[in-house]
Amino acid sequence: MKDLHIPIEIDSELYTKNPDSSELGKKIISNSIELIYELGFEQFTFKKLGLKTNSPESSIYRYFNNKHRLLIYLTSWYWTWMEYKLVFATTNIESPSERLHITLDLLTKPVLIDNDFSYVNEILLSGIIFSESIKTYHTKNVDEANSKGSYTAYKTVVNRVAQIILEIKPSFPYPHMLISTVIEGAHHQKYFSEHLPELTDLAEDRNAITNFYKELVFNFL
Amino acid sequence: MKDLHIPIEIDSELYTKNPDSSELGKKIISNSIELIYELGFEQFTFKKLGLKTNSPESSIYRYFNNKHRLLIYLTSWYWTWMEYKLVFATTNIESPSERLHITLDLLTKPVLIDNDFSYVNEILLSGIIFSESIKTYHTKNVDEANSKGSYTAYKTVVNRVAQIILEIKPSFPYPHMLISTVIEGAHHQKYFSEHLPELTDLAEDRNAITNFYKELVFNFL
DNA sequence: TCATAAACGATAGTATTACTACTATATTTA
DNA sequence: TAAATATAGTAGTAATACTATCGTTTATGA
Repeated sequence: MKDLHIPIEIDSELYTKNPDSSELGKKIISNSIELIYELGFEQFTFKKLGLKTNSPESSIYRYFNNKHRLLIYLTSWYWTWMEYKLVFATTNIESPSERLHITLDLLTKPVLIDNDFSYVNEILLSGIIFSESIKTYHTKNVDEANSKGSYTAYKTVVNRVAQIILEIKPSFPYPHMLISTVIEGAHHQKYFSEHLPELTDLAEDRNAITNFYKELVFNFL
Repeated sequence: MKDLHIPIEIDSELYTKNPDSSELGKKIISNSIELIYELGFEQFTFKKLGLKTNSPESSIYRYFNNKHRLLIYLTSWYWTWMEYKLVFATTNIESPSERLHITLDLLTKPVLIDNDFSYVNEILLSGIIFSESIKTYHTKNVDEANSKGSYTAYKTVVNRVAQIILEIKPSFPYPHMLISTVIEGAHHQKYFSEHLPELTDLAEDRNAITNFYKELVFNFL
């Protein structure tokens, strides 16, 4: 995986102009990741992004109609990339339960290593996903965004993991609920640990969140 | 509970002027609940609220500095009220496991009956909590809001339920994580069921979410 | 009952945000 | 070398999120 260059392709419905097709487009992506990470999504504006990239605001609008679309693009990129990681990390492993362990590690821990195979900083992007990705679907126009495929990459990942769960326990009635609960829960708990620790039980243990969700899942199966 | 009039008191840090102290204040609360329910929090503005209440925007600013503060007020009201409900519903019940069952019912199901003891429509408010309450803490100024006690009522509820869990299994290391996962998870799954059903496993069963989280919890304990 | 404060209405104004439109120029590429 | 394509640059608009000021009514308590 480390030395593999994987081209991440994003559905053309999710941008106005493909940012991967030009220099400015790539600068928009890499700078937006830094800026959203730094400011949070609310404070992030195309004007500020324009200043950072030394390009006028209007040029950015040629790639994305608005900042919400850009966030959807980034999350789609992340989940597409995450699916590759999951496939590579679990391929050739016989035991479904071991595959589930590996998967839960990948899904519940923020990324710490940037594989550096593109203009995307995966560490910062992972941070954005953990703290901002709910904002992609918690919006008035979820349904329209959904019909355009905005959440397809995420659903694909959830579905893939649900299949592993069904391998372990074919009669299990809630595979999708369980895995979406774990993913969203891990994001929440990470956020809580930093801002509202009373809602968690985290000692110094770096892996507490992962351990918690692994126990939760395997106890349920 | 039905005929009991409980005065819900909200910490004075959470408003500029107490909406419970005047007619306009009460109108602001009841109208804002209707309007946020109807429009979603993003589309909701003080200008629109002013039109609905037949009061100028500036009068609303006397009660709340901005719409985010108003949302925090509403969620605090909800969790304070929910705590009363939990206490009344579980008092005098010997078995901690039965108390936990009752509690999980209350926490994972949207409110369907408005007890009508105040100017607050609890059905609509519950809807707002399920779909908008994450926005109270997913913001750049969480830490400042937290220091002002914006999330105290929520934490109190989580803590109360955590105590029930510890009665059942005193050695359980994750009581707060488990209960905050359940509350946020139930909100999410409700939202998913309406907008992104591929992330859930809901048949026609009205109680699927509640059943799922009850099984999840009791399997873990 | 009279002074005073509290509550609210009404109007105006500002900075920022989220765009849209249009023109000019530089660079590919066919 | 003409025509696309890509980007820069400028301007302008409507809505949002406030802030400020002033006048009138209503309540209250000394």
